[in-house]
Amino acid sequence: MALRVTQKVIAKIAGVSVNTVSRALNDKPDVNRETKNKILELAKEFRYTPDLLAKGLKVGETKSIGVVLSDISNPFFSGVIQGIEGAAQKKDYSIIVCNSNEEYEREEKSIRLLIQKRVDGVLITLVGRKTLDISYLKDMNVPFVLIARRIGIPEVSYVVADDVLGGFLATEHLIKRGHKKILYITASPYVTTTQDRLAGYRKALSQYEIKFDENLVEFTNAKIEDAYKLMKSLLGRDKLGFTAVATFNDYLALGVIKALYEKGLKVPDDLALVGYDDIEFAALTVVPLTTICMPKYELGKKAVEILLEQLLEKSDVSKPQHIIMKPYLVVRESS
Amino acid sequence: MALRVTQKVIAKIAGVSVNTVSRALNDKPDVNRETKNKILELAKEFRYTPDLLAKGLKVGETKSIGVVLSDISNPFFSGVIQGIEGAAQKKDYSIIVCNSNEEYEREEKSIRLLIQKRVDGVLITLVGRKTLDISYLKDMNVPFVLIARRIGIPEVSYVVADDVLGGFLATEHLIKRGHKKILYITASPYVTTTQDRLAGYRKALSQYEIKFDENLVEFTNAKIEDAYKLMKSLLGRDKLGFTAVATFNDYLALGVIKALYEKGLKVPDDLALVGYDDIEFAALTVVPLTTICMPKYELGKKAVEILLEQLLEKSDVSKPQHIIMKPYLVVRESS
DNA sequence: CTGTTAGCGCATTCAG
DNA sequence: CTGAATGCGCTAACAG
Repeated sequence: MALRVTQKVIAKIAGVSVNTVSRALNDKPDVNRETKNKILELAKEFRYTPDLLAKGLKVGETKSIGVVLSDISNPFFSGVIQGIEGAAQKKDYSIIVCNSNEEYEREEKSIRLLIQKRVDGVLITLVGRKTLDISYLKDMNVPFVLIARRIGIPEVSYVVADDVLGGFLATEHLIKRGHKKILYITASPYVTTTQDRLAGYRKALSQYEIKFDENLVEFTNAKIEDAYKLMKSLLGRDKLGFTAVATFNDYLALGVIKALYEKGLKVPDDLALVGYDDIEFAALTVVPLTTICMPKYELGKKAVEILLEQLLEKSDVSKPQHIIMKPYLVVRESS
Repeated sequence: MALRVTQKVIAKIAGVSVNTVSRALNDKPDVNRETKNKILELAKEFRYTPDLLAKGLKVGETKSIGVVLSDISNPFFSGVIQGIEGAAQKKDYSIIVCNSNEEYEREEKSIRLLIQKRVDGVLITLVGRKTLDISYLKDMNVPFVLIARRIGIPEVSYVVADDVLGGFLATEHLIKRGHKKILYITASPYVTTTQDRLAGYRKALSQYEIKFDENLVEFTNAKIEDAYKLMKSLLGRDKLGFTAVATFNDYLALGVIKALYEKGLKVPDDLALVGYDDIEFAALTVVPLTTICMPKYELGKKAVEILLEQLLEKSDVSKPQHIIMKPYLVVRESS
């Protein structure tokens, strides 16, 4: 057990009541200059530090926000976390981080735990599939905002990027480079990011009057290894005849590169490639990656700001905020 | 405010006292089968969920552990976090993550805040320079364990990797490749990781009877850009004549590569290179990186295990644990 | 200006 | 087997 100095201790030494100590410490009015100074001094001497647990119980706020991320190890989310942590710390909030690992069960469990810990609000990148946990958050009246991935429920705040635009930009770039048969490797179909980026892909095709071919769309997990295996098997039976590849994220693009180089194929000469996210390493891979830059840090930062806004407005009828940030194309050497 | 169902509510409906509810819910003895079932049912129906804040205040434990990391954005620490989160979640602990950003002030502030939030224990990768905050943790009797970086204070538990060995392996590898003039680019001299790796470098030199030349050691920040700039200026005035470079981490190695490629120099032909950490991307850079593999995930996991051990042992005289993990060489193409 | 009282939600004595 | 009383540390309403 920690050795904590409480207000009671200070009160006893100062010969005043606990209440007075509390008031002095919290800079409330109606407390004598001298007694206040005395208390402040004692507090410093004994290194008094408030028990935020007790305070939280009393006041009804913990100054903590819960963060449920779908994949901690992905550098995209590292960027998001960084944005969240920075913005939160600036406002004296701390963050409780949970990793759902793209599993709904863990997401739900995390949310329940966070509510039990009485976080003031929650930030989530949804796994998708089910949204029972979101309803639970609403029922419990815990403010929350979605990050990166939207959802079909009204009155829910979110901070996302325009993924249709991103998918469009990536595809259009390849089209302008002269490609017509473009393989699109995407991930879990349960989240809006994949859906929207795919929609952007189709939009670009249609705008440039290229017929959509569903055989050119491949689903896989969002890990390097998965794209690597997929690409390897695809290269085995290359009757599809694609000349370019667009991927759901940079991870997948890296897997593609790996598979290609093993076969002795070069990017962009043998196959043009564009990734998504613009993680820090995209510029430093075997062949620097052309990709779509996502405002990772800003996404996290903005989400915190909106959440805190909702917390401060006492009005329960705060209308939901929908922030949509713009991604942009970063041309490097892979296409 | 959240709409929470408390024991009081359940008690009223069930027509029993709060106490009985508490006992039933916590599976304590001395409570009638029927009343217990009734209470359990009501709890489920009204989705009762315990208030961990109140419980924590009463019981004296929050089931939360604080984590203070020196650089969230670095993939090395992402790996560590992942290990921490996984191990913690498994034991029903949650983690409050703080980023000190290699600044002592933020580290200290974070620790103070964590103590106020009454975390059960703390995990830290020290920034170095000062250790007042560590003393504070000891004074407050809050269990903690250091990760990755040691410290010169006795009775402190830590989980680190053998950095002398790692530095040695990296250097020896280059020596065996025929290099005698090896540039060593390192980082903040305030932490044991840099000190030890440098010691390993010197140890390898001396073992292979190569004279240590302090002009071949360069200090910089541990970011890609810093190594890039440093290398660029070094290449401008290359009277040092080194034929190989070892770096403090993979980030720095990437910066080196970037500078070299801009000058039209090739790795490993013009300059051999070995990094450190084996971050996920080390295998996928312009030239796949030879590096030292650090057990990132295991470091975090083990640290949690030790911390939890200390928490469970009620004995205040738990002796400090010193875990030293073995890094190993991963040979790829950069040397 | 200050002390008393009360209560946040829970678990733990101690009586009955 | 169960209820009443107590207190974790803190703040807020109300008296004085």
